[in-house]
Amino acid sequence: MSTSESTAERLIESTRELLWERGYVGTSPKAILERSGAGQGSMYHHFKGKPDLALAAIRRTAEQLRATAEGVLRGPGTPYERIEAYLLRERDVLRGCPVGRLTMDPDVVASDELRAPVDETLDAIRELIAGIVEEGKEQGQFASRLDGEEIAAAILATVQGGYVLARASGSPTAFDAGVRGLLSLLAPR
Amino acid sequence: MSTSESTAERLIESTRELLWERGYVGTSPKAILERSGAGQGSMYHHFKGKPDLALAAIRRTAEQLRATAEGVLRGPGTPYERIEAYLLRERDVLRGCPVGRLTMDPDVVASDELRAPVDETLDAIRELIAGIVEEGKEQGQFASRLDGEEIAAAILATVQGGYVLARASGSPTAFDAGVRGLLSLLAPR
DNA sequence: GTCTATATAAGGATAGAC
DNA sequence: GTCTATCCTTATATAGAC
Repeated sequence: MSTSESTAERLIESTRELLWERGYVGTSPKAILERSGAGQGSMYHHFKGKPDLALAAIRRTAEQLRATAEGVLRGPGTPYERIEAYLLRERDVLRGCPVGRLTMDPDVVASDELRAPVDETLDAIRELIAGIVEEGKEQGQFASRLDGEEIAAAILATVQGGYVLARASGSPTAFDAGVRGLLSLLAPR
Repeated sequence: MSTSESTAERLIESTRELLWERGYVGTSPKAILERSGAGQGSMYHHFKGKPDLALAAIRRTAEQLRATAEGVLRGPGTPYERIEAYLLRERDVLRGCPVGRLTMDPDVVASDELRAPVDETLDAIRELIAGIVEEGKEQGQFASRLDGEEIAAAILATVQGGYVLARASGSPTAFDAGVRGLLSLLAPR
C-alpha cells in the first residue's frame, strides 16, 4: 500500500478544506491550486472544472460526516444515551458543519448535483435518529406522544443552528447551551 | 413626508436583497448597481465601498428582524403561547434567515464590525426568550429544572437549523417538523 | 450627485508545448 | 500528467468631467 498522495488527491483535500472555510462561492480555483501545490494544468486534467472538483470534495465530506454520525448513533447505550453521545460528541464548533454550511451557498443549492450529497447525508442521519427515538418510545424511555421524525428534525436542527449561534458570537458557548437545553427536554423522567 | 426613494436608499435595499440571496462573498458591487439602477459613481459617492454599504444593509436587516421577533414575543398570551407564536410565525423558510445566514460568510465573521449586528440581534432575541421561559417556570408552565438560557438557545438553534435542513432538501417540511418536535417537548403537561 | 473612463487584480477556463 | 501562455469576464475600485 502506497503512502504517496496523488495530485488529484491533494486537489480534493484542499478543496474540502476551502469549502469548509469559505464555501463554494468563496473558493476559487486559484486558491485551491495554491493550497494543494498543484499547477493550473493538473487541475483541469483531473477535473472538468470547479463544479466537478467541488462535487468530488463534497461527496467525500458528506460520506465522512455520515460515517462519523452513524458510528456514534449505532454505538452502545440506551436510545437516550446514544442521542446524548451524538449531541455531545467532540466538534470544532466555530468551524461549523462542513455539510450544513453548504446549504447557505446559492450555487450549491441551485445545483441538484451539488446539493444531493448534502441532502442525502442530513436525511440519513435524521432517519437514523428518528428510529432511535421510536425505539426509545417502545422502551418507555420517551413519552409516546413524541413523534420520532419530528424529534429527529429538532435534534439535527439544534446542532445545525447551534453552529450559527456560536459563529455569530465567536464562541462555542451558545452551541453548548442549546445542546444542554435540548437534552434537558429529552431527559427521561 | 416624501415618498421618493433616494439613491442611497435603493442601494441599501438592493444590497439587503442580495446579501440574503447570495451572502456577502457572493454579492458584487456590479450586481448591486444593476439591481438598484444606480450608477457606478453614485455608489462610491454615498458609501466608501462594499463593506461600508454592506454594513448599512446588515444593520437595517438586523434591526428589522429584531423588531419582528420582539413583536411576536412581547405579544399576548402565556409564555408557552408566545414561544409557540414565535416558532410558528410565517417565514419564507427556503430563503433562510437573512441574519443567521451571514454567519456562514467568512468575510462577515472575520470582521468585528460586520458581525456585531448579527451577534447583537441573535443575542437580544435569545435573552428575550430566556426571560419568557423563566416567567413560565414561575407560573408552573415549564418544569423548574429547565434553564431559561439553555432552552432559549435550543429554541433559536432549532429555527436557525431548521432553515439548514429545509434548504438541504429543497422543501420547508423539515423546518416544520423540527418546530413541531420542539413544541411537543416544551408543551405544558 | 451622477456619469464615463480607466485601472489592477482575481475568477475561471482553454491551448499547446513538454 | 504537468507546465506555461493566453484569453475573456468579473470584482472592486479611483479619477475626473459634468
